Amino acid sequence: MPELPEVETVRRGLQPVMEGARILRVETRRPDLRFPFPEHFAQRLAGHRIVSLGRRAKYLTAHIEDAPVLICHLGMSGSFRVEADDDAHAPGNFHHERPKAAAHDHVVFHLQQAQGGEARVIFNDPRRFGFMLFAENGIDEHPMLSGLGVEPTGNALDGKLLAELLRDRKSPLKAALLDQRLIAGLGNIYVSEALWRAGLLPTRPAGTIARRSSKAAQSSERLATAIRSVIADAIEAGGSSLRDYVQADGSLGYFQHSFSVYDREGAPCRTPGCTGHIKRIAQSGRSTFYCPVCQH
DNA sequence: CTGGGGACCTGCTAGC
DNA sequence: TGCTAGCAGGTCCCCA
Repeated sequence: MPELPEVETVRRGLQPVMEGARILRVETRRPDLRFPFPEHFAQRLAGHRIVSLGRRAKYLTAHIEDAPVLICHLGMSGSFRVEADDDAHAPGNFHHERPKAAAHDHVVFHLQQAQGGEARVIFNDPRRFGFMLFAENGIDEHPMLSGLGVEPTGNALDGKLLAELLRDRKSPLKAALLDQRLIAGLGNIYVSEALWRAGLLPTRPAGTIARRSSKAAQSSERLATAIRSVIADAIEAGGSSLRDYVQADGSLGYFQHSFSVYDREGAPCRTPGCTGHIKRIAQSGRSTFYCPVCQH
C-alpha cells in the first residue's frame, strides 16, 4: 500500500491531532510487529509532548520532547486511524460509546491534545510488516535511514543527478528505481507510473540512459521530471482525499488513485495517439506494468 | 560491490 | 457454495 505519497498523506492527516499533543499512555496489544517493540516502548513515550511529525522516504518520524525520535513504517498493510472524543457525540452514537477495537489494532496512542480534549491514534496492520523503533541518536544515525538516497520531492533530483546515480548500472530501470539507496520513497506502483510517463521500458538496463550522449541526457531529464511529477501529483491527490476521509471515519492511508498503467493489464494505453495495450510482466518476482508500444 | 530469491504475515479474489 | 492457488503497494537477509 504505502509508498512515499501515501506516507506523506498519513503524516499530514496525523499532524493536526498529534503535533503539540501530550502522550498520556501507549497501549501495545502484542509484543511485536515486524520487530519486537523496543524495551520500555510505552513507558518512554508516556507523559511526553510531541513536537512535530516528519517523514523520510516511507518512514514517518515523530519528534518528541525528552524522548528518542520515534520511527514508524507502515509496511504493506499498515494504517492509522484517529478517534477524537467528539466521536462519542456523533449522530447515531446515543450511548456515548467508544468505537470498538478492530482486528489488527496493534498500537493505541492516547493523547491529550494541545487544544484540550483527548484523542486516540490507532495503528492497524494486518500483515505486520510495519514496525516502530526509536532512533536514539537522531534519524540520520539510524541504520535503516542512514543509507537512504535522494528524496524525489523538491528539486534535488534532476536529470544530471539521476544520470550519475544510474551510470554503469546493469540492472533493469525498474530495479534501480526501487533501490532506496538511490532514490528513497518510490515503490512498485510509482516506478511503473514514472517509467510510463517518461516513455522508458522497465526492462531497459539502467545505465543506458546515463551515457554521455545527448539522447541519454534527454532520457534522464525526462525520467527525473516524470518521477518528480508522479510523486507530486499523488501527494496532491492524497491531500484532496484527506479532507473527505478524516471526516468519514478517521482512517488514513488509503485513497483512490487513477493509475495510468498500474493494475491496467490489457487496457488501452492512455498516451495520446498510442494504440498500445498495457502489458504486465514479473521483475524480481513483482508485477511491472508498461506499454510495449510507447515505452522504449 | 551488485543482483536475485526467499522470508516475513494475513486477506482478498479468481477460478475450479 | 466452498475450497485453493495466487497475488498484494515493503524490506531484510543470505547467497552467488
